[in-house]
Amino acid sequence: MTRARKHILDILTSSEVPLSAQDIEQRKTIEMNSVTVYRTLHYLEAHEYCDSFPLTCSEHGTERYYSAVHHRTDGTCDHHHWFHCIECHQFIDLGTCRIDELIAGYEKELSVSVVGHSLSLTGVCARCLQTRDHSGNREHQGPPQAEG
Amino acid sequence: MTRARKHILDILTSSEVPLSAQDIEQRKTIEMNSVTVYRTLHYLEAHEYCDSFPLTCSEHGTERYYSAVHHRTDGTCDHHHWFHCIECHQFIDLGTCRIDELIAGYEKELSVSVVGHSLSLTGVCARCLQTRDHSGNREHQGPPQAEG
DNA sequence: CCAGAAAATGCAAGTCATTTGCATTTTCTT
DNA sequence: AAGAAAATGCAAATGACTTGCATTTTCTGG
Ligand SMILES: [Mn+2]
Ligand SMILES: [Mn+2]
Ligand SMILES: [Zn+2]
Ligand SMILES: [Zn+2]
Repeated sequence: MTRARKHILDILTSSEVPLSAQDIEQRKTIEMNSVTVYRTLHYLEAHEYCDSFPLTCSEHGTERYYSAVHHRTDGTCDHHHWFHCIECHQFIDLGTCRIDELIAGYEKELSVSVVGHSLSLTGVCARCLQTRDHSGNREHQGPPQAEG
Repeated sequence: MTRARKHILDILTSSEVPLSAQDIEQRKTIEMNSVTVYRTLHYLEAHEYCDSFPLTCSEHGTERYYSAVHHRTDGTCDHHHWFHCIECHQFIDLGTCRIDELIAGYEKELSVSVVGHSLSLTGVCARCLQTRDHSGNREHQGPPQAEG
């Protein structure tokens, strides 16, 4: 693990939401070429330190988002899926993957071996829904404030 | 519906697998600029004639794939999800979406409104698994032949 | 600690799916 | 058929991501 790799893994680990290569460039606090960011993300993903999924949204286009992976004591990976709000562009954690059984079913039905999967939801978050109800559609909000 | 739009919708409707913009360019039989292909796909998706999802694979990189949507009598859309073989790069139909309930659960739990979702599986198809077993990894195969 | 090998990084340039601006053509409305 | 609106073609741009290659950092064994 080089300095750059440790640093990016730290950023991913301490983030509560998936980050794009660009998000990481903004958050990094050591000098690093953007090419290195991409290469580092490939490295981290290949070595199961993180996983990723592609997401398209109106504001950011199609980008790949990365999040650190938690290894359980039995060695398996605890990967999460995400909801993305199409109004405020925040991610909401959907928790640990709940489609393992569904996938096992497909494997059996179709005699295939599933190696990876990508699932993401898009829609309107609770906060944006509320804003909609109250005052007729305001503009984008800032990030939600942590509760006092 | 213009000629171009009808034509592309025909291509999508008669295809058994999702197609990328490039796939469509290859299959089209009338003159049409590739920009028009993209614009037409946007149109068709916005009007619910088709839906799409982004997929990354080693051979084709990240591309968006489109498939015609089947409208049920009650007006709802019967959308499918897909498995993509990382060896022969074929799609396999996973049938009608089976995660509606899961999504409804998330909506309730998180008080969000889910507007769209993307799910795709990757792995090795039955045919490629078999090829692996028999002879130690052959190279890519052609498309599967229709059974006799 | 040190030399050499291997791996990682920076920089510049390239790739490639997709988008955009604008002039022209086609389609729609009256 | 005339004018307006929408669709299309062409050329150029965009933007995420990749690649080649020279340089620097890290690793490994002595
Ligand atoms: Mn999952
Ligand atoms: Mn679905
Ligand atoms: Zn929101
Ligand atoms: Zn296969």
